[in-house]
Amino acid sequence: MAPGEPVVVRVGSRELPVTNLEKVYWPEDGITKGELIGYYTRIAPVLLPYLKDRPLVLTRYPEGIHGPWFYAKNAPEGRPGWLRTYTYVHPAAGPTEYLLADEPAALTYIANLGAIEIHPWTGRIQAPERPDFAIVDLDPAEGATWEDTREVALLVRQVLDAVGTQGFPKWSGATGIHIYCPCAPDHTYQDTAAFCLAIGRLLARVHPRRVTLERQVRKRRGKVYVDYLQNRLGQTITAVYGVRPRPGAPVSVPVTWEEIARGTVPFVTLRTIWDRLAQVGDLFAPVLELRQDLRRATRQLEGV
DNA sequence: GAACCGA
DNA sequence: TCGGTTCAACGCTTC
DNA sequence: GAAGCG
Ligand SMILES: [Mn+2]
Ligand SMILES: [Mn+2]
Repeated sequence: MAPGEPVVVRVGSRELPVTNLEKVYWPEDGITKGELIGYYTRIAPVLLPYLKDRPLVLTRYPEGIHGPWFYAKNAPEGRPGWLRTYTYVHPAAGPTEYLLADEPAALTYIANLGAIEIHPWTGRIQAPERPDFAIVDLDPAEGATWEDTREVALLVRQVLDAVGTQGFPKWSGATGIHIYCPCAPDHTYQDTAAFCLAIGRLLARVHPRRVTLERQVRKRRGKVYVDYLQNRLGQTITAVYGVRPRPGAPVSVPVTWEEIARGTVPFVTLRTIWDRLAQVGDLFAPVLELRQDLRRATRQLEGV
């Protein structure tokens, strides 16, 4: 194929052009844009349920992981007519027309844009201001290790257990862990943020050397930051089964609490995910089913 | 990566 | 026909 | 009020 020459592919009932399939996006690993497109197209049956009806924010790396990148919120002009979008009017910033993904070809299209990361909203278009889950976002600060992060995740789990709430952890694909706590449909971002803040406050009080809520980066040294502010409209956490623009082409995957406890969280990549899925299946399935009362749990946490 | 705009 | 430009943006916190 | 933060 001549470089830059578009190739028309058929995905399901759609036909769309893809470009620069041989372009190397991960030079350390020899992973090409074509492999990225193949990944997102093939993972669609597993990934799409987690994206359905959720406005998407993309991070695009048209020259690979070491090149310049940018966020993309608005759907590109000139896209295929069958792609669905959703316009949300932000109070301050005005309207944004977001991409939606409801079929495999939509993911093929998105990957062809050079989008490595996909960040879905936690709310759906039917009720954009009602998140379906709280996400406890654990960000290890400089000087904090993976062991520290694991340890704090297990502390979060203890707290969740104490208030009868289930959380489902995933490896971020980089250094952190995201713990998804599904909630009932009447919850607001206020509710989910308050829930994560209550967990963070409790842990920072009991384990001040390990856990911090400090917003200033340089004051977090050696600790794990509980980033409760991710639980707001428009904030972005990389999708489950989404690829990261880092060496190895890691994928953010669900993990078990046991793997976190034993220190056996696997480094899963766009190439190794298929074995992982064959072994453990989709560990995140309950995230879309469970409806928990996080307001009650928050009151319980604040009462401690 | 691709559309848009002005030269 | 080309090259340059654009591609997000908000509420909360601390100073 | 401005800057830092994700
Ligand atoms: Mn994080
Ligand atoms: Mn974060």
